[in-house]
Amino acid sequence: MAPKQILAPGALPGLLGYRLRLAQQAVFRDFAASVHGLSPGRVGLLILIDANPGVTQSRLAEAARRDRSTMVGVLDQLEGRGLIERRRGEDRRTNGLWLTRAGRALLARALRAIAVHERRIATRLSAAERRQLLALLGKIAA
Amino acid sequence: MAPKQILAPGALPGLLGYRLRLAQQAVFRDFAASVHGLSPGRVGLLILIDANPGVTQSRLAEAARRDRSTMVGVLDQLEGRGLIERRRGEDRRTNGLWLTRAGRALLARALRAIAVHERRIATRLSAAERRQLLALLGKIAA
DNA sequence: TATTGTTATACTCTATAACTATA
DNA sequence: TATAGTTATAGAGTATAACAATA
Repeated sequence: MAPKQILAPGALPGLLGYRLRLAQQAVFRDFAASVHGLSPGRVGLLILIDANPGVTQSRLAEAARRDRSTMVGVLDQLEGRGLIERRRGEDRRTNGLWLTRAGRALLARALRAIAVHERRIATRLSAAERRQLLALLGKIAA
Repeated sequence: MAPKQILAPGALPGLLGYRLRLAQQAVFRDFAASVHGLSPGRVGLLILIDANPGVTQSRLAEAARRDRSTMVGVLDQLEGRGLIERRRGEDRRTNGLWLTRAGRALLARALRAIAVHERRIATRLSAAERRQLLALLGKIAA
């Protein structure tokens, strides 16, 4: 058997965009497994609903930068798992969204798992470096 | 019409993982439009092939962290656009990959567009901050 | 007329399993 | 037996267009 080729890295490593993607992939690689099958996006929705009880589907979609049609299936899933509840709004075109008791419990567990996860990431950073990184990322993303 | 709800941000903003994703999305938002319909992933492949002429599909897949079956369709597209060429290897199970003349030309244009893009991102960072950010990201991702 | 939630549909990117030809 | 490329298939995650109910 011939030895495996060794690849030259090319022009990628110096690019900010590329390195951001690498870091993001590394961070999220084991995320789902650690929070009971909830993807980062799903947990983000639970956090938003928790912080905004009664939020409508459209407003939630806007906050998460998704089309409102995209939210329908996602919310169907979360509702099917008993994590959220839709209640028809005063404006009867709308559904208000709330976490169920089970949803709040799972979110609490997920947040603890995320905290562990963050600590695992930040193992290679000092507290000062972590703050610095957050500040620099804040300058790039709005 | 009732005023739109204002959403509380929830627990997300302090999380490294979340901020990485935000920054990455911001960086790549207008990427595709700026490089003639090539996604970041596609350009990455062209860069790797350019730096490793004759690389096999499986080795490329490994370098890009994709399954080799995933590469087939992607390479079909790039070949269909006349950007790359497959040549049967000495080991006749393998295909070696090369950029075509058109592929090299498009890559050159893409790299110029990316440079502009990087400068646009880095507008809000000093040169020192950019170096710092790359260094910090390097500590997170392998 | 405009908005909300919904459906039908489609596209991108990804993976797994099984096939073939070669080694 | 093992590997490289391929195919069939499926699953996330996303979007656009059109529809009914409601404002």
